[in-house]
Amino acid sequence: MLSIDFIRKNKEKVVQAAKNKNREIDLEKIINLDDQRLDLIHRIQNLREERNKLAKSPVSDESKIKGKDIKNNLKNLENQLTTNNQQLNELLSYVPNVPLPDVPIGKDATGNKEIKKWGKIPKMDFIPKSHIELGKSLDLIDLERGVKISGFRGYFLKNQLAQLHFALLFHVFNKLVRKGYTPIIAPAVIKAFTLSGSGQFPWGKQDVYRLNGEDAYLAGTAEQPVTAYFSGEILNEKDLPKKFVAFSPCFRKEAGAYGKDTKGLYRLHEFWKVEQVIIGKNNIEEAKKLHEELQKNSEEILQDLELPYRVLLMCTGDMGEPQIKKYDTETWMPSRNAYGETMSNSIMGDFQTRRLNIKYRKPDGKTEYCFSLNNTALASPRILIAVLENYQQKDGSILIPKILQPLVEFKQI
RNA sequence: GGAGAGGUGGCAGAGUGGUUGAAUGCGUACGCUUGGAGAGCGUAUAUGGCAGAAAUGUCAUCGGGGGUUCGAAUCCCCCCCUCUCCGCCA
Repeated sequence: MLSIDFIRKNKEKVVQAAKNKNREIDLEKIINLDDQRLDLIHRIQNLREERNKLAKSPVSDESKIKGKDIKNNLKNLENQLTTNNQQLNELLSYVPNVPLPDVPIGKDATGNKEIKKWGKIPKMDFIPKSHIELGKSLDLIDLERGVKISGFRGYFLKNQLAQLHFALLFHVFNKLVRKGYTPIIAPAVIKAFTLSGSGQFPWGKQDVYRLNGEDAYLAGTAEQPVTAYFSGEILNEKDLPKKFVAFSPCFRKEAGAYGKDTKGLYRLHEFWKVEQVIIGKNNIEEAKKLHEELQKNSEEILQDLELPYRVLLMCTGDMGEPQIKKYDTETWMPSRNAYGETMSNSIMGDFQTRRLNIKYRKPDGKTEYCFSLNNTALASPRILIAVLENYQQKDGSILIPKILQPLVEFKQI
């Protein structure tokens, strides 16, 4: 959410940003509604002032009649204001955040800029198998029974791969704890306000599982519960930034992606993620530094695993509504003969914290909305695609990344 | 799931219709005091909106929503949450 104040002062920027993000907003309607809102507020405030004065003065028949009159007028105006606010907030909730100047403008994924490549793509003197084939031949992945039990995109991880999955998550979780991030296990059953707060709603409603018609939804990422962790609170500046390494299961309907990535472990309804979340000061320079720190952490994780990757600076058309800058990190996946997204690193500015009402107090006593950032540390099973396929050997076996060998207690599958 | 108790400022805790945006205590900040610290004394200390350059003024908020009333933290209705006991249970 952008503040109406910011929108009024930066009309062109806001309109242009929405356009660059392929979104439509009706700015004129928003301004009109806000004008009406201010007018209503003034009239209501004056009436209430009158009422309060009347209530403090001696009671008489005359004052009672006048009081009744004020009450009726107020009720009418207050109803108008409620309606007005609802309409305005609805429209405001659809206004996307404004990207930073260094973000490339582009319509879609083709506008993204590759800014870094790391690692050597393994040369194989045999025809590499996909993780699906490897999973089947080594009895590591059971997609058939997964679908039988869970439905479309269902899966079982088995045997050594199940262990590897845990080892990866554990390694990454501990790595970030060592870097000073606060470890946190987040709830996956969350309320709607956390989803509106993170910016998942109103845009991505179709991608979220709702439980039984209740105010209970399955989180698509720990970003949602963890960013909302401090909602409604005022933090102390000296305690910022708050850095979390969060673990949670993640659930996504993947509606609208029916034809995409239907095979294997790439796009799933249910997976697990270690996520980095930062709540920091309202300062763009500091946020950029933290953004780079998050990026470095994720790259280190891939370097630990010796997996080749590249980093993209996402263009306006391929970034989410709340984001002002985003890097995607893609890991090499031989079966795709391409890099596949494994991490996504974003600055949101105060877009989420305004929706969630997360502030901090500065030394001068004033309060300000925090900034929020997040980046994937590790998402599994997707990362397993890269591990299995890049580490496969001619004889059909799979080596285990050195750093994980002590955890799984074997060196090869 | 059943029964009971309760939700007031950073915390504790008064307050059952108007002088209460809220006593008192603790905490916190600043000042005085001190060789220094503590104690003591004094002052300040919720959030948000609107108007204003500011000082300031004003409005709203005592879990949330609705109602009664000229006037609601206080009365009525609905909802939510917390705690205790019982039941069930990984």
